[in-house]
Amino acid sequence: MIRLSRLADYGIVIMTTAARHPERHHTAAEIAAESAVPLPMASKILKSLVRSGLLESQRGARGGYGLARPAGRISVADVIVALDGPIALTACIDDGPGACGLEALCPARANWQRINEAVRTALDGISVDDMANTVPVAFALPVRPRAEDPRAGVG
Amino acid sequence: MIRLSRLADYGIVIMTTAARHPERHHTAAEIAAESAVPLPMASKILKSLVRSGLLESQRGARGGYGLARPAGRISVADVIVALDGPIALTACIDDGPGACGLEALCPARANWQRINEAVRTALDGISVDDMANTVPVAFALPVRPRAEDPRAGVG
DNA sequence: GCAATCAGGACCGGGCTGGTCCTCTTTAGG
DNA sequence: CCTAAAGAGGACCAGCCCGGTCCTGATTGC
Repeated sequence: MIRLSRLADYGIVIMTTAARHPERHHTAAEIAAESAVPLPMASKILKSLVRSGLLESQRGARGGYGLARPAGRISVADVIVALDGPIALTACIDDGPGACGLEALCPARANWQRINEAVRTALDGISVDDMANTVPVAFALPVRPRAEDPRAGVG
Repeated sequence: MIRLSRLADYGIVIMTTAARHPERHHTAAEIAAESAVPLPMASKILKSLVRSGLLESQRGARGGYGLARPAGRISVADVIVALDGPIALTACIDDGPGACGLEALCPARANWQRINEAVRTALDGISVDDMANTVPVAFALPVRPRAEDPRAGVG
């Protein structure tokens, strides 16, 4: 189902949680409690997010976590990439040349690049801030179908 | 990495293979050979694709598979849905209400719906025919970033 | 110095995906 | 009719990756 890993899923929830309290210094325990993510898991994720520069941490007593930059400048894609690695639907894209074997004859490959790009763009167009604020109605879909698309509602 | 399942991946390759030979009656063995997908796997996938109406089959001696409708009218999303089930990045979307527990407090949920929609739209805007023909340069990306997006190249 | 936190791994169990195989049905053809 | 060629439909298995836990060490405030 093109499922997002649970890690990334939790990661987004955690980031949105943090985004609602822009003041620094929230301990892992606090964030875990508020986001309803089990503490050890949350802790693990928080550490990853720090390592990839989306969060900043304060060690030692009275330490905690906080956003490294404004929530509006952190995209959903950023979080996913931080926790799950590059956004690539197919192995032949992110594993680089030689991973597939079909490559030479596979006419689909070139197009997969665009599809990946499309998905990436979609996810990059939504910020953590957007997520935190349950944009109600006027939410602008970052994606538009091709106008000349011949298909009716197939799916 | 928002990885597509291998089933769906193979499925697309198989569909594009079939699309290049619109005449009916290609046996599973033929398709497998040409698409470089192991026969048992290909066979399994072909059966699934028939069941979901993307392919038609002829049983018995001299039987085989063929596209159920023109390749231009079968989207990549169709194939993915056929093999992997509904396109839903997060469990809280396709498992329906009650699957998550956070729902009530999770501000992200509403927005996930749109993100899913965005990805779905992107995948629905590309047909198997597009994939088969390695559209070279003028390929119209079915996705556009929001014009008012404040972010620079974060990812 | 002590206690509270974060950092960074090691480690493990279960579920799911990918893959194989077997048997049954259908159909063409001699 | 009988046989062979093909698809239909499942059962079944194994390896791997994900999700999850825990432990030990490094920092820092009090």
